[in-house]
Amino acid sequence: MCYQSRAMHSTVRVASLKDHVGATVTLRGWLYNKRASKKLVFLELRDGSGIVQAIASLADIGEAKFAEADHLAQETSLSVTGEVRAHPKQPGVFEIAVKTFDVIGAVAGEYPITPKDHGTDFLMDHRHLWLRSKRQNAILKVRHEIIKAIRDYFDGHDFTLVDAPIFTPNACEGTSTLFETDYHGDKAYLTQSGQLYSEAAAMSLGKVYCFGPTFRAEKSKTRRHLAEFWMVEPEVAFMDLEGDMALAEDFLVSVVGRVLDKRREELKILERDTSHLERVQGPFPRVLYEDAIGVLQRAWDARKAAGTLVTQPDGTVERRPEFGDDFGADEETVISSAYDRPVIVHRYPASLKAFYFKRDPADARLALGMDVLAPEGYGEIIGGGQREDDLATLEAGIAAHKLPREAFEWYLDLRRYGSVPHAGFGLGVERTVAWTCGLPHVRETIPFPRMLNRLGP
RNA sequence: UCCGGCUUAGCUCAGUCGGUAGAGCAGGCGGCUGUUAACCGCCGGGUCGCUGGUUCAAGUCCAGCAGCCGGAGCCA
Repeated sequence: MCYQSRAMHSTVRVASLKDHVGATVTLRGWLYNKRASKKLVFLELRDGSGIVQAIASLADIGEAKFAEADHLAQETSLSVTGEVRAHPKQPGVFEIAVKTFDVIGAVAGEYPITPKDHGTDFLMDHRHLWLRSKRQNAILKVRHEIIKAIRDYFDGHDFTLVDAPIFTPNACEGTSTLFETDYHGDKAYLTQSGQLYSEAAAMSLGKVYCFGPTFRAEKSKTRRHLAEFWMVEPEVAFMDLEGDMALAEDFLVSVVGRVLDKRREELKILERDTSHLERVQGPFPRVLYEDAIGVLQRAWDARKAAGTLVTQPDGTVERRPEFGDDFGADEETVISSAYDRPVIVHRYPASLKAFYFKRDPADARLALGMDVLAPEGYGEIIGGGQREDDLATLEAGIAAHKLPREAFEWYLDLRRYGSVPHAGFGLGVERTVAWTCGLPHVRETIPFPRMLNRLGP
């Protein structure tokens, strides 16, 4: 599509320059960087699709235009017209020999973000401008590709998208701290999960997913936490835990494969070692929770023998892991680092899981839950399992968790009227983007992160 | 909430033994036909987070507070 007005030349984007070699074209974008000598100015122009070097020569554009080019400030928006030609030194790279240019929007004062280093807090304060950088541009594109791959996967496997509400009348699982809002005089909470609603929808459509923002008010300050994050939650009627794990595996292989297929260039900008991603192929190892505890116990035993157990400031020594313990970030890393691809841990103690998990018929201590742990220490990116489909057991679970029964009556209706076995999971988009891009922190994976100490910009 | 670290120019940082403030980048001016976070020269730029204390003297030592970062817990 062409948005041009007066120019006689076709207006193109940087990414398509290879199709216009020898032609005179017009590009519109922002000045990313500039290098100048007495008779040449090198203007690096970015337009979202890429960055191109435009060479303004004194001999070609005249003294007045040359002086103007020489004084252009970083991030000035420009329309540049010139001839497309091959870069004399870099094969496969194209540049523009400037014939003329016009300033669209000048820069008032100094642009805060220079080509040199900045600290994270400063950059986050200028997140609205930071998004223009090469690196953030690449992350946004990978995020987009992941979201599109997620939708394409489910849409291509007969799932129906069913949006869950953001305002909820109760704390769904009764575990997390939720954001409370005033809802016309009543208390309402921002959703922490669309799962219960997905279960209702699955009883209508069979295979559904919801995809939207979720909110957690916990005062978590780690590289894996956001107050607002996006989650996709498929839910499938007549599916059991084994089917759930198979779905999660096939789905993850598909999503990672798509990024490798479509976003090589962006992963290269991010300096991601893609060999880690190439190994994301089925089957993923499946590890029983109890066996994972065994692995942690052996690691503890080895550290004890080596005398490297951690002593807390209050004098207590690191305890030997045992059945019933949940996994922290360190434990997840120990388990996942034993494998070169995502690992599925399943059949957790029921005491660690929410009320809606189905008990393992073979072992009443266990819940039919599973987590997918990403490699390289990225931790849990998927959590899910088979849901309790028996009315009486679910009622007992709600009572045992001391949850307000009346708030779940609609949910219990799903078990009263033609209950079926069903299962699903939730995938955290930002953790998946962080892992795929090899980022140290989830804060760069979302355009405008909301964290414990950040609500703006 | 708990533990640890950091806070000096617009930005990123250095600042020794306590002795009165430095560099690079950014900005301005100048130089250079092919530069790649270009380079070279010159110029302007400071409430050393805040409050208090020790001292003849505090960016530097001590205490409290604030902000930020990392981790724990909880989770995706």
